[in-house]
Amino acid sequence: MSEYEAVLPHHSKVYEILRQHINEGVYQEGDLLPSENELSALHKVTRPTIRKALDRLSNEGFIVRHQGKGSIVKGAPKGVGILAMKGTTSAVGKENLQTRIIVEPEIRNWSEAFSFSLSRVEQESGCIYMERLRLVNNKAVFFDITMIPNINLPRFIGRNMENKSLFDVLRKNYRLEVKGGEQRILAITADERLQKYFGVPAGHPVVQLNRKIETNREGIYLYSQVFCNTDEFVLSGNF
Amino acid sequence: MSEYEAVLPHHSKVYEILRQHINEGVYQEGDLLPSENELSALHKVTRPTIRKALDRLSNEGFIVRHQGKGSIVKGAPKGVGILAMKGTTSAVGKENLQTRIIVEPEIRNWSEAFSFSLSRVEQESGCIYMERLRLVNNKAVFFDITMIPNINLPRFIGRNMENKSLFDVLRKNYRLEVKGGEQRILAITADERLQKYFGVPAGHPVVQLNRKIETNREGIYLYSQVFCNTDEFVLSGNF
DNA sequence: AAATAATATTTGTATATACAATTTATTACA
DNA sequence: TGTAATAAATTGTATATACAAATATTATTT
Repeated sequence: MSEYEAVLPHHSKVYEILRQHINEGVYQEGDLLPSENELSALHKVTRPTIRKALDRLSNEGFIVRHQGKGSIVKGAPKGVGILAMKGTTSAVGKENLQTRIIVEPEIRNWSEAFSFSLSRVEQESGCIYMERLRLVNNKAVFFDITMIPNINLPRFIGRNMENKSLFDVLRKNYRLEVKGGEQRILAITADERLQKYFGVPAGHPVVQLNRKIETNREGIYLYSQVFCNTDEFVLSGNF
Repeated sequence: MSEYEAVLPHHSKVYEILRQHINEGVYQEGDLLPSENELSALHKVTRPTIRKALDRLSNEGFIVRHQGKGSIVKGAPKGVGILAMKGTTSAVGKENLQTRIIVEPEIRNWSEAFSFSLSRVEQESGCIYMERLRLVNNKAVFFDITMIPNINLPRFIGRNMENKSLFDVLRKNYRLEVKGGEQRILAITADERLQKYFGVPAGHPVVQLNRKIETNREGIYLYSQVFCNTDEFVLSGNF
């Protein structure tokens, strides 16, 4: 276990732990979270620190707080945009989602950033490129191409990304958080590569998403292109 | 001035003041807000209280904070959801958008609400059904089917909807406001009807959106199905 | 004049404390 | 037993304080 771990402030650690516990079902929808005093004893921090973690969970919709009562778990939050804030995971649920790496993270020059324009700094620094195939119930549903500017992400190349959410890795290890972004949606027909991955015939319709994703770091954007076979699984999202 | 004024906590008051000042241009985009210490002196509260107000402004995108530097005003935040809160209009801009009514609003029984399930009340009350074609620069880009539960919308049938936003009509005439909702996206190939409307050959890929839209009235949802020809215009939205 | 170092400013994190407001649980009483 | 009063538990608000981390400013040196 010699992985690079960013030093998170206490309130972020507590947030991550509680968030994970909610996602894993340790606390289920409708459950009461331990009280703030219990949590502060448990994690050995003061109540204001706990409250900061709970504030964030509340803002993001994981919990709802009631004065005099407690914090009630609400399960995974509704996304702000469609299948955006949380990656494609939110669209189908974590259970049966498998990730297969087609192209391991590697450093490339940007050929282009899909339909988005790049800043000079981004172009000069090159990008980390990866391709992933997402399977639901062992059926290929998403094909992702992700491009991240090659700026200050130590040991990212070589990190095992299998079955891990890219956003989770970025948030936990590099404190890089998704803040919002822009996405463009269109319908195309499957090219040869997609026909192979999705096992569909020529002419099969596919949803394509080009996404430029803002982060909490000034000028750092993630770019991703997602192809979706919506035969059996539609893309669903709340707004 | 005999309006009812809720007793707001200090941090909310500060938030409201700063938000209003940003909206009114007292602080303009790019400006530095007064420092937290200055603000606490100004409003006669402590820094944690000021920080709570700034936390919220930051979360909502009004400001961006930089350690050691200050809080920079970012102007009003961006909209929520993709082409959702404001209908399809937001995706292309209002300028060149024309609407052609294919089926005038009429009362029908729900055959189905696309992929969404209906409540008993909704099913029993029937729905107002309409079909519209949206043209951008005289080229058909969207084909909408809209279904609204037939509940308390006097004189809606017969109302001229040409070149009017449905959401605007509902908000202004019936105080029915869109609050959020769910949408499902998939790719299909154009059937004969869409081939005719969009002027595309058989097998042409089309984006389909099924949307269930929440309103400010409990239990009242709008249902819409949108088909998009993304040949020349992609669906774009921020999140 | 330019580069460097030291200082000040500003936001970030964390603790400790106090009391208010709301809900829940307990107790007392009829 | 049922109801009302009381107490306890829990979140909300607010202050005061201290230091860390990042940036900006000023002073010093070369």
